[in-house]
Amino acid sequence: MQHPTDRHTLRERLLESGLKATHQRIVVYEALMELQGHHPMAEEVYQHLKPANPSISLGTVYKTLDTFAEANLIHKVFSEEGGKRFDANTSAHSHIYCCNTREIIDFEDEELDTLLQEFLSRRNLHNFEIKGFSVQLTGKKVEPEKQISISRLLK
Amino acid sequence: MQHPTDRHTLRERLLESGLKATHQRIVVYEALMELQGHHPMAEEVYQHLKPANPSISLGTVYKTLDTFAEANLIHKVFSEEGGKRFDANTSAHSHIYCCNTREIIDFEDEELDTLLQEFLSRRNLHNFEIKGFSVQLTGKKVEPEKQISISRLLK
DNA sequence: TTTACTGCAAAATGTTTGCATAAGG
DNA sequence: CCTTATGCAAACATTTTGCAGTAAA
Repeated sequence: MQHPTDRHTLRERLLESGLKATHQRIVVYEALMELQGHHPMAEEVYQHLKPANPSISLGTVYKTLDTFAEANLIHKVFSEEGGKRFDANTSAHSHIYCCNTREIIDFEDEELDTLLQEFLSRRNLHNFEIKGFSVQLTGKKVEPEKQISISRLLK
Repeated sequence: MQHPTDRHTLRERLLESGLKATHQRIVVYEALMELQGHHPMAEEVYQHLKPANPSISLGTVYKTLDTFAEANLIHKVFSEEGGKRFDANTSAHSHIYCCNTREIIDFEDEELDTLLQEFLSRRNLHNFEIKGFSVQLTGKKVEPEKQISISRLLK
């Protein structure tokens, strides 16, 4: 399921989910896409879209992010830090948490996904219906540069 | 590394970590052990130990939990919910998050640990020194009972 | 025209801080 | 004794709530 990249498609996606396609929702979603890989909290989304949309309120951003996560249009991100973070990338992927810089870095690896898929089908849990999984790696960047690409993380 | 279960051993463990073995630290740690599997936040730890220790302040519980996590005596738990949760169980294990009840349930599985260990040694990351890993499963309990044992989760 | 959504401001929740006092090594 | 930790209260940060007004279907 590819996520919408233009307003028309996004409108349709919202309506499919039974949500009204308001201007606020459009720009919150767009901000999330522009912040891909940042796993932002509500405040960061708000700061990002405020210059172009000064009339939108922070409360609406909070509500919109909850609504989107509820509708599975975005995902909540697991965090050690105690804030609510969100991710427009809803495809199966894992995260590396850098305990120095406190960044959450995407870690996309097909082999890992397959490995876990197979493990979960083998070790079938009853009493529990698994909706998704994600591996949380914790560690430290060896070279603490500010910007680091995912591909450079892989050997 | 077995975690301390008596006050004498715990005292030693604290001193080894360069921490003073205060009464407050002892009882915070004991509360965490008694709350094993609950992945409590500071407030829950405080409520648990307050009846027997009415003079301890919530602020001290916050500071103590941070100090313990810093010293690796306990671990921070990854959460979708946005609070800081802690775990006295520092052995490698994973968690299942129930998006109905919002519980975080321990999932201990040697095969899974081995699988991931092997994957991580194979897929050696440069630029990153991995300190630990944990699989976050997300799902729903099929039978939403209040108490559920880990063994009953396994087929 | 009906229902769902927004903005605002207040309240609730969760966490950190600063500093005088107390306790551990 | 000297250092580190505690208790308290205030500040801060984050998130939720209620409701009157607004906009989407």
